[in-house]
Amino acid sequence: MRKGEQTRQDIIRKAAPIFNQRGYDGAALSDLMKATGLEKGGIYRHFSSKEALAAEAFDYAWRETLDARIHDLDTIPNTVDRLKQLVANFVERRGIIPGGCPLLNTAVDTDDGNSVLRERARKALRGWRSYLISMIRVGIKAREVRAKIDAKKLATLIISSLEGAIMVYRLDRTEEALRAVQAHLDSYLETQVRAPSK
Amino acid sequence: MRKGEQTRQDIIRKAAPIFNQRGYDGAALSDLMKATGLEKGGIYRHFSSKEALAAEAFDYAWRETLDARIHDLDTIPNTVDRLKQLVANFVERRGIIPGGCPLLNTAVDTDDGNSVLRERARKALRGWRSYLISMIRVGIKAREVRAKIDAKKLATLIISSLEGAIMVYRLDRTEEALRAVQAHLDSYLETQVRAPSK
DNA sequence: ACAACAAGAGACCGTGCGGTCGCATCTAAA
DNA sequence: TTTAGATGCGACCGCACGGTCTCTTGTTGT
Repeated sequence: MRKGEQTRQDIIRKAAPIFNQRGYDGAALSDLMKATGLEKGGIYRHFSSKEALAAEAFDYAWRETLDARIHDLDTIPNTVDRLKQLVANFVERRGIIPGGCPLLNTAVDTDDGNSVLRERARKALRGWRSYLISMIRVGIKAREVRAKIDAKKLATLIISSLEGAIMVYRLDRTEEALRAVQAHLDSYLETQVRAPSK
Repeated sequence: MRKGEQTRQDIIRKAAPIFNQRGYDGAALSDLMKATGLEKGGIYRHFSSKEALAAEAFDYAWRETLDARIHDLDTIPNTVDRLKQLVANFVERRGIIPGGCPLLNTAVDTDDGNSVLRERARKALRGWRSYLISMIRVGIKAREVRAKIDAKKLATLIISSLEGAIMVYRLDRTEEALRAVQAHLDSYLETQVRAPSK
């Protein structure tokens, strides 16, 4: 009973990069077999279908990715500094799971059909957005962030521009877009978001 | 001889949304057959492979998309106003080709393999970026845009944040991200990019 | 040590894929 | 109106896919 659970987690860990790199359709069972070192039957013992495995693999990939992005953030006292560090984490700690951002990939990959996987991606986006929003609201309450800042809009702006930069980065293999967006967000956070010191 | 060429263009036109919605692997020949009303042989008469058709379909889709985004821009005299209109076009005239932005879709879709299609996407990104850069540089020369603005960085910022917003829009089906990014870019263009009137 | 059962192997299945090709039909220049 | 070449049809091919199932092997509690 314990061996099985460990194998199961192993499959998820090994499958996640495959799905993230090749997409759901592009990730063949033969690829997953090679990556895990298991035969077909060994995989299907633990998952009812490819879709079920893909869903768990996405959850795992997103958990790892989000962890990297919010890593050590709670040690930073000021909210604006925390936001800046989050942006920096995003730019520097990308690629925890090979193949780029799982959220971006899965969002595009499941734009038609595949409701199961799509719902996971939706949930991931909502979670990330909520995390940012509440962080910003805490900042507003603490008078570190200007009161007129709309937490929802700022969270959405940060997510959108970072994800867009990842797409460009992935396509032209240059860090330019990531750096440009980071610089812009930093300056915006500093000059328009941070509450003026009294 | 003329009939053939017309059919060929027809296939491209009808195939473009299929590839854009389902991706390269996801677009089965049977889908293309249904969409075009042709049998397999009728399609392969005009294209040497599925990949060759996909490449032409992408070029078509991108041309249409870019056209919509830069539509009527040359009638606007001021560069900053032109940039703002470009952003507005992006937000409002999306969906010329069903399935979202072909550049975003193809970039993610071809992140592994498919070098032919990927090169088309790269070229599209370079072209769009160049278009924006030269537009901004014209603005700098005309003293409509502040001299200290880095044309490359601004172009990259606009592209990244708009494409990221499209991704979010596609995933959660809300215009929130598009509006948030538009509002932010507008305000940034107005306050930080537009040259102060003398 | 052994029994009971969990875990994994791998042959097998039906399906739908991209691609080919010989043939029928349509088009259009003369 | 003829006719040669352009156009389209659709049966056919081999292959790789996701998934199933039976049987062997490994694990673990007693």
